[in-house]
Amino acid sequence: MSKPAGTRERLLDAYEELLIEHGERGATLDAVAHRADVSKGGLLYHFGSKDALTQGLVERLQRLTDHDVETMRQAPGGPVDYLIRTSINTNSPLDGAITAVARLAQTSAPRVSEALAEMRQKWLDLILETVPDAATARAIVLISDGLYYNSALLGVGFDSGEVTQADLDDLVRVVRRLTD
Amino acid sequence: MSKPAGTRERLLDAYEELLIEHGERGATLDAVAHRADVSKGGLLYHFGSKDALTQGLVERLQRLTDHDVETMRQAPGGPVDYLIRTSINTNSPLDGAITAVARLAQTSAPRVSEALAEMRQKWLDLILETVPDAATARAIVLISDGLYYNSALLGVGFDSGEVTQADLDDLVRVVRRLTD
DNA sequence: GTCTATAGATGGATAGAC
DNA sequence: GTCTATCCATCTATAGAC
Repeated sequence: MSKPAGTRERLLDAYEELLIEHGERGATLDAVAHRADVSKGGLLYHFGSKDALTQGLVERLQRLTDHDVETMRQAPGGPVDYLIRTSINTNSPLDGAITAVARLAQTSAPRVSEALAEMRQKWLDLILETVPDAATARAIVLISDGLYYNSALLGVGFDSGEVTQADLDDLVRVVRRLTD
Repeated sequence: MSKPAGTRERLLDAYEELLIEHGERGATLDAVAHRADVSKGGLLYHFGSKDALTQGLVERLQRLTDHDVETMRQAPGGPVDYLIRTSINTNSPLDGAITAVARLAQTSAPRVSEALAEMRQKWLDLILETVPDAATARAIVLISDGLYYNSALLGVGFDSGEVTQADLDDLVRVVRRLTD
């Protein structure tokens, strides 16, 4: 919390960016160290193995998720509105962490998939406070999932272009038909 | 179409399975050849490079998608119902191809992401024939996306268990509120 | 059409100097 | 806390026998 950036955080940033830009395969220790302007030896001083680096990223995701859920709980338009509107990749720290971790969720490490599942569950729990009908709440979170995956994982919006603010307005209106 | 399985198809099956089970990193040429009971040299006779192998899988996905869209068009309960109910990973050939290709969509090759986007677009086009309101149609396809990604990519259903038939029934009811 | 052998590059990780 | 040097495994791809 004291130093300007901290090598540790810079390494996590680099790992995250490389995962997003080039996928799991491109996020090698060499590449991460190079992007963070550290040697491989330097990297391995902070994170003793690639697994440890991944673990560091998962913990970052959990931290950011908890913060996001608090923001969502107090959102002016309510949690549903907030969830839908923030399900587009806006290059926020949380978006970056989600995208990066999602790309790791496919190798094997169950711990990683679990972290994403926990994140989803926290959102669903909060939506259920506003929308008591479970099936409706699930449908809403599924729409959020769909937006997120298309945007963050495939880099694809609605038709093939970007998702505009007007698109989101339309979508929020549709969702409101479910909750009213 | 003549031979019992054909080495080519067996190689694509092996590649697909390894991608699903172990992600991009585990799907090496060695592993694919071994699972298909062929030597690496044998593999590279049929597919001259790893890119060619990936291309083969993408073409399989396109073939299966076209077939699925035809089935969906003639589905008894209508396309919307069919789309939602088949958005769960049922280990069908199409599900396998989607899951495998989705795991490749993150490395870089834009061709791969495009194939997934095209698939989505074909579904959306068909839904639009039944549900003229674009925003509603999009919301429906997003729910399908959400189901699919959670199920196929994360191996996660609703809460953390499987998605049951009753869950799907509930969800179809919610979606019908949008279309009626 | 399928095999073995091998080249050449790159991966994660360790050892030890500074 | 950071670096260089190095080890060993594994990756894609090629060459050439059968």
